[in-house]
Amino acid sequence: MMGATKTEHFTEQQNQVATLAKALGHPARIAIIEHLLKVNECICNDIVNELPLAQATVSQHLKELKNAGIIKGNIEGNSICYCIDEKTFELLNNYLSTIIQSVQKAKCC
Amino acid sequence: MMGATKTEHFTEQQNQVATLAKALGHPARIAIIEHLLKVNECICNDIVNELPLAQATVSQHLKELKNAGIIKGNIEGNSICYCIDEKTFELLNNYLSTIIQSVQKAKCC
DNA sequence: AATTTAAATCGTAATATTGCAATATTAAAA
DNA sequence: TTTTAATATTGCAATATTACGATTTAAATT
Repeated sequence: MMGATKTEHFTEQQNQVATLAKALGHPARIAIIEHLLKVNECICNDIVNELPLAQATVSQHLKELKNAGIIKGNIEGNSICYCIDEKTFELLNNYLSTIIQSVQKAKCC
Repeated sequence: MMGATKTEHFTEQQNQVATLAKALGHPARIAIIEHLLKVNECICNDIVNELPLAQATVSQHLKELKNAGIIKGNIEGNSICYCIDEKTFELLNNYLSTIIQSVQKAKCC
């Protein structure tokens, strides 16, 4: 195992934050989040029509966001209703806010 | 060009946010940020001693954080002093805060 | 029952990331 | 000036990600 991330050497929190950040680390996934915000109640095939990506690709991106806990999906008939999971988002935001506060007090070289 | 991210289809802001998130999307880089916070004034070989990674690997992670604008490095003799760039961090935090506010108002399916 | 619609999964090619040993670079120290 | 110290770069192997066509799954519609 050479090119794999050595997650076992880092704390659970470090891995958690990294996982969340990584899930947001693609413009398509940011665009998905922004679309979900815009339409409020979440549609799914909409995202495929909105983005310049194939259905399979969008589905894959949704899966990653879901795995990270950033969005949730509810089955509604033959379609799936996706929406943002506030709790997870807040977690990341709180973490970053804490860092910001520490940084602002710090002197830099 | 098949497996490459189609950045040209997304807005500048979407790409910017994604780039920042991506840079934070590895536990080693989160650990580096946390160490920089702890020691305030930044040392560099310290990070190599702190993390369970080879010098070359740490150097690479530092480069990525620097490229994303998350940290800056100042030459000081034969060593380089790294520290967090507050401005960039704030950018990401502000973006996420805006999203949080929208989400909290939203009803979910 | 056959068709349509929505979404996931599979297979695969292209590309990117991770990690490290070895080497290079550069400045301080001896 | 040789040695040491700090860091970057190169080259490479292992692994992960991105993207998409084709296929599958499952529910709704005809």
